[in-house]
Amino acid sequence: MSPRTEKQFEEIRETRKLQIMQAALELFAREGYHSTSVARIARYTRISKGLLYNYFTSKEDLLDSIMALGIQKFHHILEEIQHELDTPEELMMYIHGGFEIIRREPEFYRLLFSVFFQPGVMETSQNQYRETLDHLTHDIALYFEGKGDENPFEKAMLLGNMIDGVGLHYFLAPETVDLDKLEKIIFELFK
Amino acid sequence: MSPRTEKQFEEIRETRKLQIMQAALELFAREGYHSTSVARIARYTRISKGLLYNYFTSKEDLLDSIMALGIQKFHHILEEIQHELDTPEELMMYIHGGFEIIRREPEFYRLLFSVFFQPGVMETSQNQYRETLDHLTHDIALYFEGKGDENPFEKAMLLGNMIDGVGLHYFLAPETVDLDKLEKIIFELFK
Amino acid sequence: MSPRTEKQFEEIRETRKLQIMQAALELFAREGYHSTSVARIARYTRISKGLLYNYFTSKEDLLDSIMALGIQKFHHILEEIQHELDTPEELMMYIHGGFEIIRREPEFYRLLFSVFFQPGVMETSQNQYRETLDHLTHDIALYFEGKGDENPFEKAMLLGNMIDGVGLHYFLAPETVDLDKLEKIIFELFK
Amino acid sequence: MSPRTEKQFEEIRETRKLQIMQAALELFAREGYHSTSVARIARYTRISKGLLYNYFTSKEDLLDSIMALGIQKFHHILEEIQHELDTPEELMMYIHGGFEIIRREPEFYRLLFSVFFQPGVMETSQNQYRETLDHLTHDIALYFEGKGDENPFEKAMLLGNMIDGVGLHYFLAPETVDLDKLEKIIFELFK
DNA sequence: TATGAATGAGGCTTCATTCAT
DNA sequence: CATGAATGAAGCCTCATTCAT
Repeated sequence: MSPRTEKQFEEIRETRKLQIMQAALELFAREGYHSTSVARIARYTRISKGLLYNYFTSKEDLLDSIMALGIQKFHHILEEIQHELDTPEELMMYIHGGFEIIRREPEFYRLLFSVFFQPGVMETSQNQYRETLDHLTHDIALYFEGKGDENPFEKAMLLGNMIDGVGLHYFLAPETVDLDKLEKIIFELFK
Repeated sequence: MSPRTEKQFEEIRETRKLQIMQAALELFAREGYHSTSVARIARYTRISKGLLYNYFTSKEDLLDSIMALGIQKFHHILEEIQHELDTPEELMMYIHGGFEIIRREPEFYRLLFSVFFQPGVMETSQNQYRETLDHLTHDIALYFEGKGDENPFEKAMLLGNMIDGVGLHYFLAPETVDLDKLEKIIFELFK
Repeated sequence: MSPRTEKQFEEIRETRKLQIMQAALELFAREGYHSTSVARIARYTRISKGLLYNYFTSKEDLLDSIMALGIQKFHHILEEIQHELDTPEELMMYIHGGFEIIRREPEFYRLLFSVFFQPGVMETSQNQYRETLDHLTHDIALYFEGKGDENPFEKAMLLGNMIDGVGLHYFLAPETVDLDKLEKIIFELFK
Repeated sequence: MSPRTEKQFEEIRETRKLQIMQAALELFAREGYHSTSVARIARYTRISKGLLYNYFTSKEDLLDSIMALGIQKFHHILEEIQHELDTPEELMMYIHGGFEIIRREPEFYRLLFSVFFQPGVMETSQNQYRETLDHLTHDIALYFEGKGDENPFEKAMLLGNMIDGVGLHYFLAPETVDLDKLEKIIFELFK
């Protein structure tokens, strides 16, 4: 029973933090940010309110942290498929990436939308997200330009918009949306 | 001096009701439903909090009323373009209808999204809206079927999703979105 | 169509006033004083709130008026049976009087109790009622004194208390109380 | 320094809960349920409004808790005198029990009456209390039956009614009521 | 580190009363 | 005489946050 090293403590902290964020994400997505009380999150995580404030300075800080982490994951998914974007096959990978986010992190995605429509909250995260998207749009625009498309930038935007639109409807009524099929059709539409 | 007639009362009520709804729509869209207090709405309308409850039984009733009115307007716009959907030109009219809603009732549209991501609120209006959309999607699917498309229903859904996606980004950053241009490109994509 | 005389107006006013009081008594008794809004009373009487305030200066004034009228009726019933109180038959009349109040004006009686337990309200009426009761008790005490009872005053009080006790339970659960039978038994107990 | 144990928390909770209930009982009895605001209770207990809701889910829950506790005490008093009810001496004990409640828990008793005349409030507690009373009445009826009384049930009811009647007047004007004396006279009347 | 009692500002709602018409 | 729109104070309740232990 040697005393725990600093590093071990740090790890415990990190784990706790993630636990809380995961619980909060679930609740925020399911019940909405404003309708989820800090007490509820603490209870759901089986810790005390006090302890929660040990990890996050405020409810909004908790939200920010969740969003930041979500955007990180978002980046990871994009990086997995990051390489030249010249051939239709590579475009397909991009589209697939977008759908993967919907598939893998539905709660985060839902929260993202919900938060984007609550102005005043979370402007930092919003900007981060938008920046990421802008880069992506730019890359895709280059692809369309290479193909000789007349409006490459608008095409790229529309592709992004469409994926978001699909995500939006997917979260409102998942049972009516066949992601795999839509993914293919979108590719046919834009390739 | 002489007492007000029933009709006068009716007019006062109607005017006030619309005033309140307009103010609330603006605030809800701008700041979010939960972040907008009844006190704020009353102040913004320059009436007392009490009076608001003379017209709406609760804050949620106010939201419902706004949504119901919005959906009505939505119907009106659709009816304006209601006719056979056989030729590409007619499809263009439909797409134009979708964009018109974004253009003419941006606040309502924004509130619609925001409310759709606030679970627990407003399930009635959500269903009303979804029904309207389902009809529309069905009509458009028939068009694609007529054209011999392999996945007419999915195509129709995607068209709807895309317009919503455009709307979504339009409300997040209007200055970066050229609605007219996008409208045309979408038409080219789907015609 | 001669113009109405002052007296006619007075009568109309009086009728209206009684209408309102009757409605309010009913509602107060059924739902409680605090739980009955002025708006409700007005609606129930089919007049406007404004008009109600034309007849009563406040909600409490309305309550006072009701109580005063009730106490008047109370007096009338007592006067009907007012005469010497020497023989058991005459005592029986007194007891009967008490029960008649319960039978004829149940709502008033119920309101009376309810109001007596809301201190701070209606002290005037309370005092009026208590005075009336004191007189009554005194008269009855004389009867018991004449019979040579050792504690005539206490006996008189107890008789009064018992009738109130019966009334109290009668209003809580009328179906379990057989007023006629109890009346007779009480008489046997005290004669 | 060291965190509080579960037991300490439990004690704090229990103490506070009773404090609040005691304060509320006093105020409810003195001023009436509706006329006593939650703010007033909190101020009187020297705690914040918020804390009160840490212990009771609503104002009505607070009332319910008070009534439940009162009825418990009521039971205790009855249990103290619980034994066969055959001889007049034993009847006397019962009557004494009734008076003890008036003497020991005057506020609860007063609140009980006041609440019984506030329709819509507290129907659960009312039923609990009524059940208790019904049992009691039944026991006493058996006594009168044993004595060969013609109307044993009515006699028992009247005895109960009378005690309530005394209680009622006692709370309206305590200084005019000599409980000890009345207790004896009632016994003479019913033995 | 961990607890949950405690606070207080602010939210939604009701309602007696006034007043222009 | 009659109406009901309008007010504003007050009521109940929630909840993010702090703090003693």
